[in-house]
Amino acid sequence: MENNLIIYNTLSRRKEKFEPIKAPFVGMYVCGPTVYGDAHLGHARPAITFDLIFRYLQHLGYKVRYVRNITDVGHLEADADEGEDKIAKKARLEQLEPMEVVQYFSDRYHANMDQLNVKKPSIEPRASGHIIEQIEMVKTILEKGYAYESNGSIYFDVEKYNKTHDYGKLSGRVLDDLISNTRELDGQGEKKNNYDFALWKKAMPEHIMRWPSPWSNGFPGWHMECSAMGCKYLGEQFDIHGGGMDLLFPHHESEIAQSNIANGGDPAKYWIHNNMITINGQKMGKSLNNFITLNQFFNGEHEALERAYSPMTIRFFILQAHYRSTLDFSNEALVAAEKGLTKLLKAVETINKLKAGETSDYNFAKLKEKAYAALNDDFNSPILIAHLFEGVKWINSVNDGKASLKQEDIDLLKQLFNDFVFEILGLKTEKINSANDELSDKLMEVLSKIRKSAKERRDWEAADEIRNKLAEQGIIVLDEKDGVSYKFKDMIKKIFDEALKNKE
RNA sequence: GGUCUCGUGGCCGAGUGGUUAGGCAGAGGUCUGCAAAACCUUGUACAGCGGUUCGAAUCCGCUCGAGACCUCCA
Repeated sequence: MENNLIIYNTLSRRKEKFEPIKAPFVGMYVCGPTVYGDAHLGHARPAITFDLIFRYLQHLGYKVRYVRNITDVGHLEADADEGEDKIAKKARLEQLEPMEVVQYFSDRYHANMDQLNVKKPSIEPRASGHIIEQIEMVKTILEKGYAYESNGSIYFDVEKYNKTHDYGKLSGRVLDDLISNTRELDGQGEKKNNYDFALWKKAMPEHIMRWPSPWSNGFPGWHMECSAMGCKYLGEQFDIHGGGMDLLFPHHESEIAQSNIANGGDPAKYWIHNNMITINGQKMGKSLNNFITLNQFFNGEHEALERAYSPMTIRFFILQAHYRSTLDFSNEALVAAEKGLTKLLKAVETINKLKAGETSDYNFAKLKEKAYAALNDDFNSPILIAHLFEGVKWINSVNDGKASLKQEDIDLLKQLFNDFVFEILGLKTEKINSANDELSDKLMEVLSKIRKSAKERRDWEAADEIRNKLAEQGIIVLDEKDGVSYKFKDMIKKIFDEALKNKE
């Protein structure tokens, strides 16, 4: 399959031509969320980044199998006590079965993804459903002599691995540097070297989530799940492995090590990492406790938020920055994104109203080329959006009668915007007028008519009274060039509240 | 402390040896009974100091500042 797609590969630290292992098939694995809390803005970044990649690869004609896991086991608590599993901890605190916690937050995560118009991955495996595969992989690594048992736990022998392989090739680390820099963790005493990582952990008595294994009752280590599930669904080597930059080390580095021993090679050809979202210049994250959940964005209920922002505003905000740059959150930036998005979507609607002329003042074939070139250069969505705004300018000019386009160019334009705005960027028009509210539409129609005739009589008092009284009810009337429209104040919050109510 | 990244106009954010990024805000205008909205026009920025070059915001060095990873993290 022909393409000019260039991808920045973290592994080589340079942009490389994208050549799938087995075109037209593409396998892509992305590290998904650990479901012990609501998704926050940071979670939206990889979801949207890889959604864009998923959509674009499909648009190019690839048959993509996109695997994004749900982590519901195996992540240890760093601080304090005994290295308790995050989900188990949450379950204990809330007096719930761990799987209840997992189910609850998975559902909420999926609801958020739908709101953000993130396509479902092809497969969404859970770590807890793949304990057997993980145990098998640990066995293989043991058999090959690159892991050792210690007090019921199995650790990966990093030092031995590093003699024949390069532990640090992805993250750019040197093993010698790691020796002096690894912090003391639970179970450190069981390891040969403190940079060795666990493949299987024996469960302490207080652990509720545990499975039998040849070595102990316990649970798989931090990095096993992605290796095991990636291999199961995408094969020993697949095309793209993605995730947040914060997963580079030790998570992805260790995945590479495990796979090299178990399968004799790197798991993925291209490694793609999205950067972080910052708040006041600092990473937004659970550990820093400075995160804002997606639900909070949608209902505006967070002290850092001046008001609510719609899911598409969040999506557009994220797409306006390149995925490898940090992106700083602020109310001002979100308002800017919201307005820009409105302008773009409004222009898309305007295309349908354009009247064809005899000649064309603009060559949209060129714009199309530029749009593809932008995405082909490591999925540069901000550049793509800038080009689209060039198109917006022309759409408006033609609509104002200041420029002319032939019908074929209008058709091309329509196709172009449909492909890039909706299909690839995954944006959609959010209903501003209340969904399912036929009655208010009818009432508004009546009021609009009365107001219109008042205006025709030049009875400004009556016309203004209608407008003002409606404004008191939170309904904003707008006299537009070709008619009247109305919208609700706090519409985003209203839609969100309604959606929640319907779910319950 | 180690490894690495970044520093762009009021804000967000691309780009990168010589050509307009784009969006938002601001200013001016068009439209309009008024208001709002919408649309059009408008900005000449690249932390500081040196160096390389015909030419650097873009390459190199230093200084200052910010951040990430080294521990679960998107």
